[in-house]
Amino acid sequence: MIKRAEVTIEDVARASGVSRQTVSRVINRSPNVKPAVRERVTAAVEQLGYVPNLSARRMGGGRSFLIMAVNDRQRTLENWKAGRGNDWVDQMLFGGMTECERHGYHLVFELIDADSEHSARQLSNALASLRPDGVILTPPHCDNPALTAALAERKIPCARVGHNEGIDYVDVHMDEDGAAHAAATHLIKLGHRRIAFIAGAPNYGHSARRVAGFFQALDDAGLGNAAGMVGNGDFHFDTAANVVESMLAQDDRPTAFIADNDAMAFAALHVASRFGLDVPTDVSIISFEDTPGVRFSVPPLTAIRQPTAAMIAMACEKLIAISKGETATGSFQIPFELVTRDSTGAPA
Amino acid sequence: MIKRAEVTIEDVARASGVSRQTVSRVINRSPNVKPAVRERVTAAVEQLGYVPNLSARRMGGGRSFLIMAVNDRQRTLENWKAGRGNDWVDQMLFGGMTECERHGYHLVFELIDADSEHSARQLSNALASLRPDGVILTPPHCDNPALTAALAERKIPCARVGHNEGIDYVDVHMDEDGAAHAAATHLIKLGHRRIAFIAGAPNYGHSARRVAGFFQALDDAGLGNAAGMVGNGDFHFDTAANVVESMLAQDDRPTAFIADNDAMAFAALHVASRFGLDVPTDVSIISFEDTPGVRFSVPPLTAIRQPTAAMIAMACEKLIAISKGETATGSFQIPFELVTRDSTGAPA
DNA sequence: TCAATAATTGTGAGCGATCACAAACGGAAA
DNA sequence: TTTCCGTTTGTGATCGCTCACAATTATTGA
Repeated sequence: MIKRAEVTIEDVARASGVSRQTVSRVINRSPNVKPAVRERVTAAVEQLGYVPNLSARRMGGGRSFLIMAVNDRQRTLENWKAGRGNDWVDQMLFGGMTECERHGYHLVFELIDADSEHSARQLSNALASLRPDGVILTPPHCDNPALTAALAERKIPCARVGHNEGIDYVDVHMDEDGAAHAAATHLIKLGHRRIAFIAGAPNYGHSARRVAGFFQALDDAGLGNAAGMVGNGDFHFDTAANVVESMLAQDDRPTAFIADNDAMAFAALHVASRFGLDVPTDVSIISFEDTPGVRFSVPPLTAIRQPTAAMIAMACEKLIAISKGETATGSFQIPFELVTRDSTGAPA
Repeated sequence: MIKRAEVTIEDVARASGVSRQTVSRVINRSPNVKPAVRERVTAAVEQLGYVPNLSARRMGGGRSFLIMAVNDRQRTLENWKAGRGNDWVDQMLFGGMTECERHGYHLVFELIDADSEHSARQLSNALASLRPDGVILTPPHCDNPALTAALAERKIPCARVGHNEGIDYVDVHMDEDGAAHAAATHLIKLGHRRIAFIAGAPNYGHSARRVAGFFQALDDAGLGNAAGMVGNGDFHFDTAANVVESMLAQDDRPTAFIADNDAMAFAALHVASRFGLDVPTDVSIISFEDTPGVRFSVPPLTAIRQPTAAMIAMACEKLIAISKGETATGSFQIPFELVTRDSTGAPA
């Protein structure tokens, strides 16, 4: 009976007649290995089916080949529990996993609370146990200095998705201002003169930037701030529905809505129909997110497509580069897209 | 300048005046530690903010605190690339992460090819590098003996979600036959006498079981097999649309469709409207899956709700129990639910 | 040709936990 | 009191890899 233990670096070393360190050099693609030796070792690796043990690698002081993606626990669980799904998470996984896989890395997904009382400790614990080579912080964590401090203390590279300063970090973002500007401009060009912006949660930094871009567009069109109004929908259907309702009840009601995410755009759609208003004849709606569901609504929603997967993939790419010793910090912008569907039109 | 290294078990041992092994006993909740000592150590752990290093734990021969969830690469990537999202993955994450978190475990998500030529090697590689304490196999991998063999060889506990034999494994499933039976019975009771089942892919074992349940229902109602027809939609909108189209073109066309997943149900909805048929007046539709999107279709779809998150959570729970030395193999059934919405009604 | 330098390979130590074992302690039975 | 045995604690050795450094070999230039 063979004691079928896993193949180790030592086995490969023995099989190819070199030392374990040389094998290590080969699998880590270090230079200064004779081509002939490299080939011999590679063949042995192949033949024995050797795969390095990540734990051992990490213990030896090397990389862990793990990228940790951190998401907002409350909001994520909330969506799940309500049976709403989490398209954002799904897209993160898409971008993150495919990129990590290309480099032999693994993606570990973590949820941590947004309130900074606990968040720093939760992150610290996760870092201590997992020792990832890099961490991706998504909104609202990307704007939390307690978290970036915890990462800096341990010298773990950090990518902030949805943040755009990027001096010592990898910051990946889309042009939030520009996207809101584009959405508003699209409506203005259609003839709208009274536009509402349904913002998300105040602790999500990008909401503020979008609001800024929104007003900038009004300004650029010579309409002035009075043409715009802002409500806070907290990213929720119900909260947004209330806001939309009170806005539509006004004498000088808006003829168009820009919602900070799809759930709130659906709320606008829903409330408009309750008011007997047709979309887009009476009310136009633009969403910010573009999850698959918006194509199936009636009418399908015009939306700013958030490049979530691409942003996370970029974050992974840069973090992996850094873990290899390259310099890759900076601020990177991923283009957004305005997808025109049937929920926008000229006001009646 | 302090060399801020991570807190190790040795630090805790020193701080509480015991040996590292005793600290290890405390953090692993082993019995035979004097209450006073246990308390002292716990206090030191708390005070120093000690968190065990998973890599070291794994190296020492202990657990890795990692559960690996394996999904079908082709299908998953396909959905992502098409911008369709992956609600199944999202639900897996929901059930898996929340359960793992409760026990201090982490969930690592992996994609492997379904064709068994490569699948076994891909799985072996992932096992060798990650050394998870347990692996969750989802359809179609749950039915692939090459994979279970690879796991057995390494003595890694395995949970098969969507499989129902469970002798040496943890098998978690929903009552597939029963669900299809319930769906068909619902339609029969409404008065349908000609019902079509749009099956998924042949390498997904549950499809076959559903077809069986479907015919059983026809039989139980005394209708005979001729009342039913089966088409293969490969889980895809387009493929299913073709099948539905050819079925609706028949003289003796079905008045109701049961689709093996939501995408195919949407296809049925779509094709019916192209034929000028009203849902549910002319054609009834039942979906199998119940992703959030089905509530927003017009009309909202009646569906069998697949308890994905609950199944994965159960799989995690059992695997974690096994990794603690408990016996937890067996076959576990999670109840399904028939959610009645507006896509089913009496035939005209 | 031979030293000087560069390229390549090998050796010991150590990462932080666990395991297997041994030692010290304690209470009950003789 | 002494012996025995169960409970509690501590001590190496070890897991598989990478680090820092030393040793060897090949290449170059004078």
